[in-house]
Amino acid sequence: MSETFSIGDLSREFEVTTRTIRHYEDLGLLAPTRSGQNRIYSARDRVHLKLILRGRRLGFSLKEIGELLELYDAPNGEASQLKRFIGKMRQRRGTLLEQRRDIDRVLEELDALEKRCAEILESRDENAA
Amino acid sequence: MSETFSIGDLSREFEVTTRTIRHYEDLGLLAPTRSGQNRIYSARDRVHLKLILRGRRLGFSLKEIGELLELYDAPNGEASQLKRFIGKMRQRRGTLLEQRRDIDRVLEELDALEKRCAEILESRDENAA
DNA sequence: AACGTACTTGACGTTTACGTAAACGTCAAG
DNA sequence: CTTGACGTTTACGTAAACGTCAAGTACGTT
Repeated sequence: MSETFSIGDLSREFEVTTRTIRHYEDLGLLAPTRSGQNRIYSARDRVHLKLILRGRRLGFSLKEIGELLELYDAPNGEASQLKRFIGKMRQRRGTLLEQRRDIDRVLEELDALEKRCAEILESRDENAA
Repeated sequence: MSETFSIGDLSREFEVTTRTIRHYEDLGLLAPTRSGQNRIYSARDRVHLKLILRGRRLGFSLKEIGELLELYDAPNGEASQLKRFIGKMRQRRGTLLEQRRDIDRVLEELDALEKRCAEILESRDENAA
């Protein structure tokens, strides 16, 4: 067990530059251990990176992603903190559901557009025939 | 018919600054007519703005949104162009579906996190009782 | 010993997406 | 006739998210 990764490993696996990964560390989103000078990433760090990139694809800012990661690692605090966390998560869920509705709308529009295009192409075929 | 809007109207309706709306015009995403100097937005312009903001919520860059709007307005070009458009739309659909999967994953994780939090709270209640 | 490869830390540059301030035009109400 | 609300252009500022060198370290190989 206890697999570890170099920055180059993660860079290749997730197709991001090492600069990007270090940037995330600068912002406190990653905290690899060190072997001498070199960064050593645990499986947990790797999961964090995966979550960061997923969040990025969803349009979250790195700051927001940081908060999400806090949630992810959190269940340690006091009851009051935990309740606040739960509240935040509910909010997140809300925006995510909105976002999914947005996606569905755009998908519908793309379908409609494609049909319009297809019809135009067909009608031209008729004229050409 | 033929309802029109001022920049302030749209600004209030969609809760963005006028600066933002003008910025979109600078980038060619909106093209209102003028009454003297003043911008006059048609219902179609309003729809465009709505689409722009939706795209933004989904994490698209304004440049990408511009391409999407081209698609939206497009069905005018030649057959070859239309086919290219259809190809682009398929790509879009691909990334959107990916994005939806991302969202579902995050939602699942939020559920799991919330359960973990709830369990912790419960176990503490027991100890407190 | 020299070379290649992977890693390190700065530090300045760039792109995107606006914010913000200045300075001015226009029109209706008081 | 001034005040206020709304609009205009121009232009510099800024935060976020990296890109892009430069210069050095630390290895294993040849």
